[in-house]
Amino acid sequence: MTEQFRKEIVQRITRNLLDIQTLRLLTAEPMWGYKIKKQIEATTGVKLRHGALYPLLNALEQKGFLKSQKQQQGGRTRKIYTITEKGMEYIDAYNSILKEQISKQNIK
Amino acid sequence: MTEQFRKEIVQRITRNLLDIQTLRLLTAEPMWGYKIKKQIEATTGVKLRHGALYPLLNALEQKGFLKSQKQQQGGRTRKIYTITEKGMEYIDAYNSILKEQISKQNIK
DNA sequence: TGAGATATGTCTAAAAAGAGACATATTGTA
DNA sequence: TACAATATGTCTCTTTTTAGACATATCTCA
Repeated sequence: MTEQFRKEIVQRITRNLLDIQTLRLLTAEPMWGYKIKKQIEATTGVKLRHGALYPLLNALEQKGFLKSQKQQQGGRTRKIYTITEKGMEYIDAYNSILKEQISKQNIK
Repeated sequence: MTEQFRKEIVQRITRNLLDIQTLRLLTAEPMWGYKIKKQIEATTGVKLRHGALYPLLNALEQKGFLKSQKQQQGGRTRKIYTITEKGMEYIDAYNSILKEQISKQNIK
């Protein structure tokens, strides 16, 4: 019965936390959009539209959470994203507030 | 600096998890809409529009996560909501999938 | 050479979510 | 008695999000 909800819930969590997940991934190492997409798809099992991801990356950069630099590899261009100090503060804030909110309710 | 993000993040979490929070509240005891509203506002500190909550309660009932019964108290009518077995399965599924997704990334 | 994967980007139409008003009635308190 | 709080409900306009196409180019492997 729980399995009935599974797909729906995983999709929901992935959507709600896409920016957070992206920032988290980038705390491990700088990465380009396509790799971020593949990584998230691999860990969550949810297909991610690149038409959603690229605009998100732009938005995160505009907010100052990410910075990017273009990398040439032969004729292939990659836009490498690095998380900023502000970006790290955001995920830290998100994590602690989430924990705080959850502990106010009593969840096992 | 973290404080800068606080309001935005709390609001975001409250919105994303409004249905889950509502279901959780109702695992403690049956409750009517207005009380749910006040409880959530008290624990989160975020104002909740009743124009958002009442339609949500209807939707949760239609999905079979809640059932309701009207209670008369003098001239005052309250619609008491009780969580169903299916509703409990949903929050259990949500909780375990969230934990699972979080542990796939490595978060302290 | 052709197909599939890698790589990035935009745009539009449709769907969903949001704010906030309109609407009404009771209860408690100053 | 008047005001604030309790209580429930709908509706519309606006904003945001989403799906999915349009667009282009390279790289790898059969």
